This record gives sequence, C-alpha cells and structure tokens, in this order.
Amino acid sequence: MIDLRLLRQDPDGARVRLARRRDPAVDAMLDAILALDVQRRRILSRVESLKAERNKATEEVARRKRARESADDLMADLKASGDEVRALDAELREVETALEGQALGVPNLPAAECPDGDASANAVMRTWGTAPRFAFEPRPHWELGERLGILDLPRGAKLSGSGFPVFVGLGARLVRALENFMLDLHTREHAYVEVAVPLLLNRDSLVGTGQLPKFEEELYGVERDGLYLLPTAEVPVTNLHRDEILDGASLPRGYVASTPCFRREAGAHGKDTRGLIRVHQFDKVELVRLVRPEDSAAEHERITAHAEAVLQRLGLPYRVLSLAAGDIGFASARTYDLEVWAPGVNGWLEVSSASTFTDFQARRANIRYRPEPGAKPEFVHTLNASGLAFPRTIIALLENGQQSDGSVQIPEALAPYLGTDRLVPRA
RNA sequence: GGCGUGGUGGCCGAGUGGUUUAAGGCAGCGGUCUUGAAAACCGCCGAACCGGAAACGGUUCCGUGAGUUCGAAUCUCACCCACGCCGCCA
Repeated sequence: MIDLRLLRQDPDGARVRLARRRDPAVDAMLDAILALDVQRRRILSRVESLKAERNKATEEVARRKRARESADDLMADLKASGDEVRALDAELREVETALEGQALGVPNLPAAECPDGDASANAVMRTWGTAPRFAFEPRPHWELGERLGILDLPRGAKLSGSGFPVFVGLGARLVRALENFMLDLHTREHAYVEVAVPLLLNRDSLVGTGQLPKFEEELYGVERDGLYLLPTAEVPVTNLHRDEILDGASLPRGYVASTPCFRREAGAHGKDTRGLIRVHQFDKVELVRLVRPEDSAAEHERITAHAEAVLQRLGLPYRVLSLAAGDIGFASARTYDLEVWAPGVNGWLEVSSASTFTDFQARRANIRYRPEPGAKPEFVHTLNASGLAFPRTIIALLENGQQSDGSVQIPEALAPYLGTDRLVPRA
C-alpha cells in the first residue's frame, strides 16, 4: 500500500513516479485519496476534541458518584454529546472505508532503476548458456510429451477443462523430481527454510500481498467458505508473518515452498497458450525473503541468483530481463524476469519473476521488525522469485533435450531424482 | 454439525460498570556493583492515528462487528478463532 504520509507530503512526487506505470486510472485515485484524507482529518479532530471533553466530564461524574453527590445535570449534557460523537464516528468510518478502498487500488512506486516505457522497453541484462543446434526441425513439447507418453492433455481437459494437464508415468515422476531437486538446492545451498502451507486462503492474505481487491477475476474462489485457491505460494508464505513484529536479528529470512498454483487466466486464451505454456493449474517452487529495507536491493540480486542457479544446474539457456516501469506487476517496485529458451516453440518463456516489493506488501500485511532491541518497529521489505515454475521448465527440458531419435536427454543434475537420464518414445 | 470452555500487551497472566493511567511476572533497554560477565538491586519499557518545528498534547486499541449506558476489558447479540467431549469422516 502506498504510504499516505509520503503521499500527503509530496503528492506531485508520487504522481510523477507512478506515471511511469502508464496506468491512466492512478491520477484519479490519488485525487480521491488526497480529498478523503483531508476530510478524514477534519472529522477526526472534531470527534477527538469532543471525546476529550466527554472523557473529562465522565471522570467528573465518577468523582461525584463516589462522593455521593448528584451528577444528573452533567449526565444530561453528556447524553446529547454522546449522540454527536456517535454520528461523527459513523461519518469517519465511512470516509476511512472509502479511503482504504482507494489506497488498496494504488500500485507500488516503480524503482528508479526500471527502464522507462512499456513491455517493449524491457531490457535484456544478460544471457546464459547457448541454444542447442538441431540437425532436424525441433518439435514442440506437446508433441514430444505425447510421443513419450508422459503428458495427457485430453484427459486433463476431460477431468477439469483445458489448462489442467495430466502427467503420466515418468512425466509424473519428472514433476516429483523437479520438486525435490529444487527444494534440495534452495534449502541445502541457499539456506532457505522449507514450509508446507495451506492452499486455500482467506481474503486478508490475498489483500496482504496485493492480489485483492484488484485482481479478483484472476482467482479461483470457494465462495461458500470465503476462501481462495492460491495463485502463487508468495501469498501464504509472505503472509506467514502478517501482523507480526519480527526481531531485527532474525533478518533476512528466506522461505521456500513447493505448491500447486491456480490461475483463471481470464481473457488469456488463444495466444501463447498451447500445450503447457499457459495453464490453470501448475506446480511451482517459490522463494520468499523478508529483509531489512537497506538490504533490499542487494537481496533482490541474491534471490535472482538463487533462481538462476536452478537453470544453470539444469543447463538450460536463459536470459534475464529487467522489466520496464510500465510492465512490472501491481505490487512490485522492480522485477527481473528469467526467460528460458524453448526451441520447439521458438521463443523465450518466463520461468521466474524475481521482484522486490519494498514496503508495499509489508504495509498491507503489517509485517514489521525492530531494527534494534527497544527501537520502534519498521516495515520489512519483501521479495520473491519463482525457483522455478514447473510447466515451462518441463517445456525447456523436453525441447532442449530432444534427440533425433525422438528421445530426450535429461540433465545430469536431475537424472538421479528422475531415476533415468533419458526419456524414450513409446513403441 | 451439536454441546461446553475460553480469546487481555513481544510472551505468560490478573482483572465482572467509574482512581485501569490494564496489576504481577518473563523478555528487552539503561544504571549500580564487577577486570569482564552472571546474579542481585534500582529505573525505564505496547501499538496506531491526529495536531505541533519541537517539547508536548489529544484520541483509539483487551478476538471482530453491532448494541445497552453519562461511562464498557467488564453487560447483551451476532460472527470468527482455539481447546475439550459427542457425532460424522480420510
């Protein structure tokens, strides 16, 4: 959430910074917030001075009662002012509800380092590995998956609809292998604490990380119980410490979780959605870090390196993009996308998005820390990165590893987890 | 799902309508003592918001929301959560 005090102090500065997002709705929201903020403080000062008077008079009533004197005159006055206080309190609540509603819709301030412009201005920071050269036309993963007998999209569609893939045999084992491989890497070598978390989450959790109230249509909900299926483990893991004050000495904290993710992908059908490219349910290993504000830029580089390590171990060629201010997500201040090379579909696919949220999520989720024992609590900075999302990793493994005989070579680092170093087509 | 018990500060825990300005303890911070540390003793020690340059002043917060009252941690109602027993169930 935007810092209201900062906005009040320097509204034009906030406007200029937010303008880089190229969201035409933002200016009107800021106008509404500033007006509501003035209104709020006007009502607040009135109701607070009324309450101060009332508290004094109430004490006097108590004093007289103890002295067995009459307080009837005072009590009659207080009855009238009580009604006024109630009316003002109601008015205040209304203004505050409106104010919060607006404030929750304002995106995070982009970091100065973000390139200017929309998605076309995303900057390639570096490229790792080399794309394999084929003496034949490389096949897309949906063909490979079918021929290898590890992917069954039609049956997934039968069970749930398109975008719900079924993995069979070594395909299912590949999912399990990726999970164990990534979790082992991050816990053993990058010192993350593994957590297994709920997949159904309440509203507060989704507001905390910024999915709600704005992106309700992207979420699957269980309306009867007021719960939502997680779109990413970022939500439960970051919210682990919602409404807490952490010991400064315990920072930075790193958590890793492997979970399914559910996304409605409303309106995304038709383009770039074939096979496993864009699905409604997928598994992902997610990294989350809670850090001191002064460390967040360095921590952003670190968490990105942790995600990159997965691709490097798998020997998959990838590139790192710095997203432009007009392309970063709602809650993000700065994002690096990791895109893996997929020769079968002849394109770069996003397998990880590493973001720093500054204090935006911490403010919404009320996650604070004490810099020193006895010091005032401050908001932490939160970061996350996929490490990695499975379907596109599987796409890259199949399409980069494919051989002329239709088999697929599995990277050395993954083979022990899969129990074989080669996937072979069905007879 | 039914019945019962409970929810108080970073943690534990007292408090059944008005000096609660939430007792007491633990943890934390500062000090005395000590070569240093521990122990002991003394003092300080919640959060948010509003006004103010600051000093400071004010308001709110005892699971959440509504209500009764001049006044609510305390009384009433609804909801949420935890625990126990019963029922159902992997």
